[in-house]
Amino acid sequence: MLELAVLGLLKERSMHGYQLKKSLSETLGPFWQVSYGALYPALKRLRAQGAVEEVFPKTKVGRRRNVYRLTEKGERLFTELLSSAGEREQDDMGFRVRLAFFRYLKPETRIGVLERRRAALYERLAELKQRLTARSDGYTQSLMRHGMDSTQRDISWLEDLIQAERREAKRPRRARRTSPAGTKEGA
Amino acid sequence: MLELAVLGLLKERSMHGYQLKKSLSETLGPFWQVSYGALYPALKRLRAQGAVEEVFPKTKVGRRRNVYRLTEKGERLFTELLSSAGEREQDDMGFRVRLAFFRYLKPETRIGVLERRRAALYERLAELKQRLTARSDGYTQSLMRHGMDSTQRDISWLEDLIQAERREAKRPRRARRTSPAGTKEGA
DNA sequence: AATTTCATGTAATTCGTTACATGATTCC
DNA sequence: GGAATCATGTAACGAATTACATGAAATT
Repeated sequence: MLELAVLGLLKERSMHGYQLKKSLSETLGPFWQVSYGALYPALKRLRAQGAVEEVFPKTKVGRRRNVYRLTEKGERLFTELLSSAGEREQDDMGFRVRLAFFRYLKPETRIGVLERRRAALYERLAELKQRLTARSDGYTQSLMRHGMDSTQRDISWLEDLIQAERREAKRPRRARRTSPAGTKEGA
Repeated sequence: MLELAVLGLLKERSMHGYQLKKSLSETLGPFWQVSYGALYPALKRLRAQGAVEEVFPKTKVGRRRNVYRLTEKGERLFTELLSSAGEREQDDMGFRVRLAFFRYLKPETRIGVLERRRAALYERLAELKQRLTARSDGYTQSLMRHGMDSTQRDISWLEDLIQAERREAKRPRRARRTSPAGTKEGA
């Protein structure tokens, strides 16, 4: 998961660890805060795998920094992680992270991911419905009811995303205008 | 967290590990699935702490089972975990687990827990609002918007719970009728 | 008799956190 | 010159997962 996020950010532009942590919390907001104790070892692992490589600055300037760039291999790993991510579709955080880098996926693949996620949420909904009828106290009941509400809303949201994706897929695809992307703030 | 849940279930009735796992998924539904590799060591730890103790059946019958009962010490530990739980109020799962055992808390304490949770969600909301205005692509924007929606709904739900708690606190408290509790299915 | 379900556990591995350690650079 | 912040890393620890290992009782 962390590796996916790191690769995704590096795809946009090369960065060093400290910067990655900032970008990470900017992109994922309150959903996910990473610590350096997780980040630096992850970078190390990725470098060992050959998914990222160090960039050496021509002019040694300012602070010490280890800037990393995504390699070819890293690109492949990224796409693989992004489209499947181990099929753990019940993982809420995992889905959010993947969505944050969705623009890098092929539209057809996107729809697949969204539909699998939707299926997982339907399962959850059924499970919650069961628990609701089971004997339980008022708090647990409220928990399940609220859980059902939330899940239903998540599903509706997904439906919207899927619909948007389908429209996008059908439309003759000139100049893909999904987002302003990362051209701002040059390294 | 696991320990809290185990203690909470054992408070209702003594059980063995296998049974605990079932009760756990019945109580928390799809929110939390525990594995034996987590459960058995947890029971071991709790026994070592003296929070639970083994119950020896008078008549050795049927399968081999290690049935555990909550001790005095376990009761205290449970209440402590339940009311504070490390003040990690951003932990969604943690809050759900605590709510599942809310009936064991004193009403005044309940309100405190709910209000701290609400405060944490307001923080999250503010954070999400920031991320929304920040430069980001359509998917991330959608993620943040949906996150705000969900968080706002969680807050409303909490408000309801708090209101209900306040009403309950005010009312002259005869025969507390919160739930049918655990008298069913005698061991 | 064979299979399923009940039941308990351990070992290897993964993945993360907190706390610590270190030092350079920039800002005041 | 001193404080803040930038920047990188390691070590100890914690908590969970998966896979493995084992075996008894119940079901078919």
